[in-house]
Amino acid sequence: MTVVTRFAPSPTGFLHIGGARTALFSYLYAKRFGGKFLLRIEDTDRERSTQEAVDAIFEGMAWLGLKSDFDEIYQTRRFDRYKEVVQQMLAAGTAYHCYASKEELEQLRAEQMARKEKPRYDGRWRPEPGKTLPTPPAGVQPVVRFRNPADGQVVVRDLVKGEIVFDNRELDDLIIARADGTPTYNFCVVVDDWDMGITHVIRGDDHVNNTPRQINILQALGATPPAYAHVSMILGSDGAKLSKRHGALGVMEYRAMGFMPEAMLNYLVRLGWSHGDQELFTHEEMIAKFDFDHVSASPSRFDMEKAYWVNHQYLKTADLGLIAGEFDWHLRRLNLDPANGPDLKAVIEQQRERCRTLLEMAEKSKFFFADLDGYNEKDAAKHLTAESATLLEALDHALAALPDWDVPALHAAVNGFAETRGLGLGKVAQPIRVACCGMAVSPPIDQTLFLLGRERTLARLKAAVSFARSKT
RNA sequence: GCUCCCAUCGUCUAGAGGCCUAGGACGGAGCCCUCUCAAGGCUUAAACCCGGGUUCGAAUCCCGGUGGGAGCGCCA
Repeated sequence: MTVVTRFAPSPTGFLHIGGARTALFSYLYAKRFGGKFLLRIEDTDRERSTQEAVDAIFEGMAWLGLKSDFDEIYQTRRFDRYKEVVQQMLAAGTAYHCYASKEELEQLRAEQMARKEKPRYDGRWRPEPGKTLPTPPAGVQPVVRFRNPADGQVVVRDLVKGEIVFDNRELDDLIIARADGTPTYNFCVVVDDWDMGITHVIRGDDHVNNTPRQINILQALGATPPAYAHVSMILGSDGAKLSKRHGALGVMEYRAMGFMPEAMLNYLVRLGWSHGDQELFTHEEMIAKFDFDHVSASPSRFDMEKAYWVNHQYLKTADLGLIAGEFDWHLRRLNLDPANGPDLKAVIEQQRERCRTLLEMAEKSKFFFADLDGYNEKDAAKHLTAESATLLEALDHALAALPDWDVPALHAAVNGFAETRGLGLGKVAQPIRVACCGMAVSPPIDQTLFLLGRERTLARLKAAVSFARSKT
C-alpha cells in the first residue's frame, strides 16, 4: 500500500508556522515511503475563505519547496460528491433530518451548561425503533445529522499520542449537511480522505476530539479508517498560544526576516521531532530519517534564537547559488540594485560567516551596491580623525599605484603600509573601513577593498580625507 | 462543567527499567584566537512537577494530585 498524506488548510489566513510544520511532516512521511503528498483546500466555509488566503498558502508552500504531487484540490468543487454521500447515508439510515432551529439548540446548550453537563445534541430528531418523531415544522429546511453509535467505544491508535479511547456516549450526532444543503467540515474531510485514498492523516492535535466521530462516519460508510498522527501545537516563545494578535507570523514573514527556506524547514523539523542529537539535516536526510516514533507529544515553543542559529548554519554552508537567489530578493527589497556592485556569490562568501540572516547580510552589504549615505556617527568620530586623514591620504596614493587590484596585492599593500609606519593593522584597517563602508564593521579589509573595486575605494578614501579635515 | 491530551536544563530535545554522579544543541557566563564584526576552540552554570505504588533497581511502568493545553458550532 503506498502512503498518501495530505495537508488540508482552510484558506482563512496565511500559512503560519504550525501549518507549515504539519505540512512538512506530512510531506516527509509520504516521501519517506515513496508515497504521495497532496494539498487540499478546505474552503467549505464560503464566508471566511478568501482567494488571497489561498494564494498566500500556495506562496508559502512554494517558497518552502513543499510540492504537492497532484493539482490542488478544492472542496467547493466537490459538492456534488458530498451530496451524493449524504443521500446514500440518508437512505442507509446512518444519517437523518433534524428540524431543530438554531435558537432551540442554543437554549439546549445553555441549559446543559447550567446543569454542568457537556453541551451536546439530545437526539430529539434521531429515529429510534418504536420512537415517534415530532412532526416536521412547516417551511423549515432541515439539517442532516450523522447517526452516531449510541454505545461502545472508538479506539484511535494515534501515531504520536498512542492509544486514545473514546466512549460513544460522549459523542453526539453531528451535523453533516447544513440547512442550505452545504456539507460541513467533519463530513467533507471524511469523504475526501476516503475518496483520495489518504493512508495517514497528519494534523494538529486540536483535531483529536473530532477523530472518533470521523472514524464512526467512515465505518458507517464501510470504509477503513486511515492511520492518524496528531501533532501538538507550536506555542510562542512565552508559552502562549500563537494567534493573529499574538505573534503568529506567516511563513513569508520569515522570508522577509532573512530566513532561507531550507533553514526554516530544518528548524521546523526539529521542533517536536528528533533523531538522536542531530540538529542539522539535508533535505534527503529529513526524508530518510523522519518518523513518528520520535515525534514529541507535548507542545513546543518557537525559539527565535535557535531558528537564527539554524539559519546561520545554512548561510555558512549552503550552495552560493542557492543563497544568491534569496540575497538578490533582499537587496531589491532594500532598493538596492544587485547589478550595481560585485558578484553576489563573492559578497555572500565574505559575509556568510558574520550574518545570521539574509536581511542582515543585505544591510551590511549596502555599501557594495550604493554610494555611502553618510558615516556611522560613532565610528566616524573614532576613526575619521585629523591624523587618520593623513594616513588615508597616503594610503590613497599607495593603493592608486597598485598595478593589480586583487586580494594578495591589497593584503600586502595594507599590511606593508601599517608595518612601515610601525602601526598595528587595526590602526589602519579601521579608518579604511569607516571610509569605504561607512562603518567600522566589514569582512577582512583586503577582501572588502577587492570587492568594492579600485574606483569606489579610491573615491571613498578621498571623500573620507576631506570629511575628516572638514570637521574641526 | 464535561471529554481528551500533555509534563527532562530558560528553550528545542536524547532517554523505550540498570549504560544517567541525566547526554547534545540554542541561548547565558568565562577564557583563547583576532585588522573590525563574526567564525572557531576550550571551560562553565543550568532540568527528570509532586506524592504514592510495582521492582533487587524508575527520568523511564501504574495510580492519584498539581499545573498547562485542546475540544464541546448549521467554523475548519
